[in-house]
Amino acid sequence: MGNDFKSRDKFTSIIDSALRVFGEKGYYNATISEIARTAGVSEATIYEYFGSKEDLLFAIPGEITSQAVEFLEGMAPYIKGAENKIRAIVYGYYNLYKDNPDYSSLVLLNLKHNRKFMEAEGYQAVQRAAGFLLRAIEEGVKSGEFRDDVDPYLIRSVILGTIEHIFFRWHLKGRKEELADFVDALMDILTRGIKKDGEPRAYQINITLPESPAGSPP
Amino acid sequence: MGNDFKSRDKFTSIIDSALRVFGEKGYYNATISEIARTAGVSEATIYEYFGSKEDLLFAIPGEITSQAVEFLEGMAPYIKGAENKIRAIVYGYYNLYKDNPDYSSLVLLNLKHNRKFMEAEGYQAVQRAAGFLLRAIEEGVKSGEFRDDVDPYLIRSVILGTIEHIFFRWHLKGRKEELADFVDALMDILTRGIKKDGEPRAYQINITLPESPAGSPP
Amino acid sequence: MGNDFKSRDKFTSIIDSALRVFGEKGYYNATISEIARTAGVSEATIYEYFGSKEDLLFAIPGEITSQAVEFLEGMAPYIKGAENKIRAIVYGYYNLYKDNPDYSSLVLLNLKHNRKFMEAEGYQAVQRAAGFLLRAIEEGVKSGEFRDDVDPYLIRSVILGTIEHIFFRWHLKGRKEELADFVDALMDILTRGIKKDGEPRAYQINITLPESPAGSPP
Amino acid sequence: MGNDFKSRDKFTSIIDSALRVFGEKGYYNATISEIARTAGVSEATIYEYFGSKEDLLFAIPGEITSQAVEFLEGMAPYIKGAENKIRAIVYGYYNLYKDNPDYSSLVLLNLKHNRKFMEAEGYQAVQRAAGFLLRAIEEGVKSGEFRDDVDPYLIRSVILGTIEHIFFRWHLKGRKEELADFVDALMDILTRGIKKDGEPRAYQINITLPESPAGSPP
DNA sequence: TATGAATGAGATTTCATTCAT
DNA sequence: GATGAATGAAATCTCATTCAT
Repeated sequence: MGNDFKSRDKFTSIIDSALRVFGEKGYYNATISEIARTAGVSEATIYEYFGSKEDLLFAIPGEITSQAVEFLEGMAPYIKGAENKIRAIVYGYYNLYKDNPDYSSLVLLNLKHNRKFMEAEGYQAVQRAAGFLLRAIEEGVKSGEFRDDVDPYLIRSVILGTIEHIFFRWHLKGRKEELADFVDALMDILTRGIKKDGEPRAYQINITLPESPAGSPP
Repeated sequence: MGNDFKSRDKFTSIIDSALRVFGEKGYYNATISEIARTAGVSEATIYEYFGSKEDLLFAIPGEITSQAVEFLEGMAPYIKGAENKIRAIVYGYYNLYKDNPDYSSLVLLNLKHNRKFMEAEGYQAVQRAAGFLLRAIEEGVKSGEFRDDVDPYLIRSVILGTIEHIFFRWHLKGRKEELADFVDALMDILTRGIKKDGEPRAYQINITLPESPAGSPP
Repeated sequence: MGNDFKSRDKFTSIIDSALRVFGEKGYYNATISEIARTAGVSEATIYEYFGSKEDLLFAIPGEITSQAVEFLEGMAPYIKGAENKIRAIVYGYYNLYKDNPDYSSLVLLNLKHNRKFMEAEGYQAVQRAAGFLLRAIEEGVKSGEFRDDVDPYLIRSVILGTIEHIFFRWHLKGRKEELADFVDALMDILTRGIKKDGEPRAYQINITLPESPAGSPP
Repeated sequence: MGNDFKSRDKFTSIIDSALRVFGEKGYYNATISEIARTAGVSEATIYEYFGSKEDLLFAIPGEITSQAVEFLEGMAPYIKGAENKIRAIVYGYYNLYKDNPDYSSLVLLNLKHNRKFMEAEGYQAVQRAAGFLLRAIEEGVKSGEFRDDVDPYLIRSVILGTIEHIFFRWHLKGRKEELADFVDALMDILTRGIKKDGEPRAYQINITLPESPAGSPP
């Protein structure tokens, strides 16, 4: 059992190091040797835990994304309204990417471009998150919160594309500038863009009526 | 002259082959050997034209993007209104990426993630296109077409992010499905999202007044 | 420990093979591949032990020269007189070069002409030997054993130049002829050339005088 | 004829450039391409004049050394005495090497170590110079100017070795320091070292005679 | 004669991966 | 389970050299 514990330690340590090294140098420029050194184990040990360099890469998101998705899914029932749900999800991505820069670097710069990753296990978690977002949008359309002619897939692309694009540039530019909190601004644009027009928006309309009797329109 | 012609041929042929092979396999999994074979020249010949594998990669976008950007910039003065300009640019990207799938694959899956590319010459063209888009958005804000509180950088991220995300998925999924023309839908959402509310939109407002005398609101 | 032993073995074996192959073919015409074959290891293994082909080259003299220099330096205090010290050093070079023909070939035909070698670690040993010789000469001048107007640097050049020239030709001619022991003859010329003239040179002259009538000369 | 003239020009220009480039970078690190660029001709043209890179290397000394040797040989009959002849030759080397640093760099750092050079034509001139020096020494022995037991080959090695060693170091150290005129000092040492003792030097000879009848040395 | 263009033939070097201990 | 040591398998890149024009 002490062994198990140690093993778990080593497993985690390798994943962590891989995350860091892959995140910094990119998959192809990272070497097993450096990951091993960072993790404080031998190269051979890595192969005890992971079948190949690619396996190691693919094993990373499983852990992290799963947690994030579970959190969101657990919270979902308590959030009312599609807009709020979407906002929560966007914040979920935002925080996940911001708080784990190595992770977002890895996902955005390495994993997403790997066709094989789409067949790997870790991809499931990513998919689940995306599916979750899609359903929230669809719900909004169905409930009448959003316009009927809105294409949920497009909306999802707008959301994910925007998030990824912003983080992407942040990474490419070396994470030097502070990352602005763009979530509310994005949600604002999006909401205006897809919400039903007829909605009881608070338009300020002033009508001045002549003094005579009394008639008050609603 | 015949010679010049041949040289140009070879140059183009190498670029084309590189575009294809890089696009298919990715930069790291592509080999000079395969590019040479595809182009029908020897490996050494490639090094006569390009200093290194990376140089070859970076040389690709210069040609194609430049053309597209020039076209757009030439057309700009004839387009009135920020919205129309943006729409033209988005269509520019859409057509460029759609008509040159190997190119978009290369840019989206390989080049954009390369930090060194940001220092290469070919990056200029990409930058120019992005700058052009940004200015169109800013123009819309200044002219009052868009709301004042709109952040042009965010809008640009929304636009580029969405486009890239959609093409990205298209490539990752093997370009099997026909790519929908999402431009108008995207523009619709975006326009609603950022246009000034006060604009002469045709709101249907019914006001029922009591019959009596005559009252005219100012 | 068994491992250590093996490692040491391999290290030595690579150095030996490199010495032989470099010595025979010269640095540029030697290939890592041949050295690996000679050493009975793979090419990659060589790179486990040495960072580059040049590193391997530079690693060779460190071992051998160091030993020789240490031997000489250890012996120095027991030798009286500058002339004797110099003679010992010359013999040191002579024996080193003669007993390790591959080594002398390497040093004289390859290493000495390499400007980078002057910055490498192995060069220190060579330097130490040369410095040791210089000091012996200077001592001779200071003690009055040699003439005052003698330039120690020139003398050193005469000594090293002569030794190197002779071995040089020996190697270039394919080491076919037996190498004569030129040390005493060289020392003789040199001594006559730089010793103080008035010195009470110890000529051993035996004169046998006939006691009286009949004497038998040898 | 105009053509011949041009050809000669090109030939010379190539040799000159080769001398410079080989001298600076060494044979193996020099490229035909750079020599061609320096000479202002195409690479292919070099192959019109010289069969291979090595041929070009070997063609260089023929020109220069021949001139020097002819000059010396022409002057020889007018110089009286072996010592003076030797001094003239040493000065010949000294000036040749000093005034043509690229040439001496080439000869000392590249050519001398090339076994094949010994079979090339250009080697003849070098040989002739060396033979000339040897004969001068032998003449000194025969004429009684030098001691009988002097080995002319060793003396030649001392002379050439010293000269080469000094120039060698000068080149390796980047020719930064001014090169001292070591010729007279070398000749002084050498002369003292090999001249006949019978000269009016003051030797102190002590002879101890046995006082009594019979003494037998061991 | 002169050369621009092309290439054959390697050489060094890098790593992911394996295996005996 | 852990690892030090070894290597197979390539990949990039370099140049001397050739040849059609």
